[in-house]
Amino acid sequence: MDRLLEKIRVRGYKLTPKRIEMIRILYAKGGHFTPEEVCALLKRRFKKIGLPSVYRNLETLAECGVLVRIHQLDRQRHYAVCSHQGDKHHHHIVCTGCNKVEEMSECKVEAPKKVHGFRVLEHFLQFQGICPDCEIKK
Amino acid sequence: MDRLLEKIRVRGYKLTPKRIEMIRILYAKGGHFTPEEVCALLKRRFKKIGLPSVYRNLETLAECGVLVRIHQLDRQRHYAVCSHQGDKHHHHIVCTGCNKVEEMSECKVEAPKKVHGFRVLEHFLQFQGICPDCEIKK
DNA sequence: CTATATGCAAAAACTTTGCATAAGC
DNA sequence: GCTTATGCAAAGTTTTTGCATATAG
Repeated sequence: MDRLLEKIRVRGYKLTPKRIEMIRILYAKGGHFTPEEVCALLKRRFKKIGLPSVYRNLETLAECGVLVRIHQLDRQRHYAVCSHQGDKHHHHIVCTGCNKVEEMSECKVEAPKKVHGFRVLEHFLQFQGICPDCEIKK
Repeated sequence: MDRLLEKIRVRGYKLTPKRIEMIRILYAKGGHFTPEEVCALLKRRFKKIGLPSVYRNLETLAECGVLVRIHQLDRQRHYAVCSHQGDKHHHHIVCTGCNKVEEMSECKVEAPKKVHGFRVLEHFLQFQGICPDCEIKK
């Protein structure tokens, strides 16, 4: 958690109570959330909190590498905490039952240098699955 | 191309001129396009064509497996033709220069059965790169 | 002929912007 | 004290819905 806060400070962004709480909540819940959901969760602790701040902060924190955007098929944004050590390139697995997000230790994609003549620069990979807790509940 | 149209017929959807033209255009252009862009392209050939139809058809065609959604960082939807033989699981590479999309022959992700205790069900992978044409232009 | 598709208008959903005030460093 | 962050109101974008009419099979 402190490591995450450090990432923000390093970039010259301020450690405001709301930013800290956002991280704390997402970290504690362990899942991915839409701006709307994050805002609702924050309203429990702060009387005054608006969607614009939430949007801005989610974006800022993602830029700092504290959050990641999770791709879902709906039309909303989803963010989860990304607490991976040392900023190593890695991917995430998302539980289709409870939306829990776990970080995978390392990237095992054999990214070819060339595909169909394309020079490959990056890739995005995301896994979906059922987490142990949801497995039991079924 | 005929194979693509067959996929639509099989599911009981109608082969309307606009659907056919949408596929033809995306196929000919070879890239990914937003609903707005598709609509603009269709307007050249059809006087009356509205965004709602385009949205509906893009979704229908994606459901038929004729189009795929391409993930981009902006907030719009992007679709490309997916003409892969036999519906085999595969991934795409997108040119960051011209948005060209190519299908990769087969999926080489070693999808583990279990990750962090999660039972892995699916994965989504997308590559970004520079296509041969854009490589030359630079 | 019947079920699906379409155009258009309108609404809904989601996201961003502007600006005055507040607060972290 | 200076710069970044926030609240609120308002606007901007993107996407969906409803319904009457048109059209593919």
